[in-house]
Amino acid sequence: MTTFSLEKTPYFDIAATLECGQVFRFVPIDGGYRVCATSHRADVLDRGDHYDVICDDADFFKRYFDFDTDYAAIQAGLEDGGALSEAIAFGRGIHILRQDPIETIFSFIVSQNNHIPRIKGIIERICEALGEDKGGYFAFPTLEALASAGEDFYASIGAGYRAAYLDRAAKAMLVVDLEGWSRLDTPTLRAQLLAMYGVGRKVADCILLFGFNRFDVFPVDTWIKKVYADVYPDMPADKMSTLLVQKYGKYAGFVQQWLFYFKRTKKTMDKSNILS
DNA sequence: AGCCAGGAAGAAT
DNA sequence: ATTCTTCATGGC
Repeated sequence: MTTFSLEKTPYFDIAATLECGQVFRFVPIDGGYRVCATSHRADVLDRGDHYDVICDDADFFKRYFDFDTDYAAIQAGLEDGGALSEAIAFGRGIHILRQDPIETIFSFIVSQNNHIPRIKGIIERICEALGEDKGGYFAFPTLEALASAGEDFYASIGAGYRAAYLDRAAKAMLVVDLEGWSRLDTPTLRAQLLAMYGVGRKVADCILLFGFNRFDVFPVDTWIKKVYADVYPDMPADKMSTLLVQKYGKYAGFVQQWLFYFKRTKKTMDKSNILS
């Protein structure tokens, strides 16, 4: 076990970073959050002026939390004085995590047409059944374990109709050269992802954004459709995505994340905040 | 109780 | 090339 600290500024907030929908293997703990990623685990504790990260691999988590991106500069360049500025202000502390590609592929296949609480449960059960017991938590399973589990296993842990998608994706990824994939340009890499059974445009774009850190993407899901319902009425999701990438270019992925987090979180706040 | 969820595949048009 | 239907499951 080692401990390192993360700077606490308006441009990094652990709650916003974890709760914004990009990642599923985390739980709130007293004074912070417990996060699992691949075979590693970290406790991120709020110390007032900074965060302490207590973990098994400091180098892994220093990279994971992405302190190499200048979020302040990106946000400043995107301010529109309107709805986007409001969403940026709300999610100012979000960092786009540098997640493992395989874990991201599986997580977002699970995510399709599914609620976030249930997505978390399905991923957790996959780790418990197939992942290495690290003593207190389970690692995300190896590709070999995922590929030999079988479709019936994924159905048995409640994946529903996505069971076949997960089984076939695992077997397909066994023969993929991930290093080679990471060197492809975004449209070519998207085409590779779309060739997988169960991966459509939206899931592919989430994998590109969260697993390969490509920001020239704009995943369009049900919440983003609601955001743009009045601006682009009845527009198909794929077309909307392409349009928004053209609009926001290499920062499209950040914009998408701020808008998604704002729209999805504000709704729950409105429901619970009865007094106002 | 029913609606809906970070959609995608396959069929119909 | 576009729209329609179907697909399991459970949180709320």
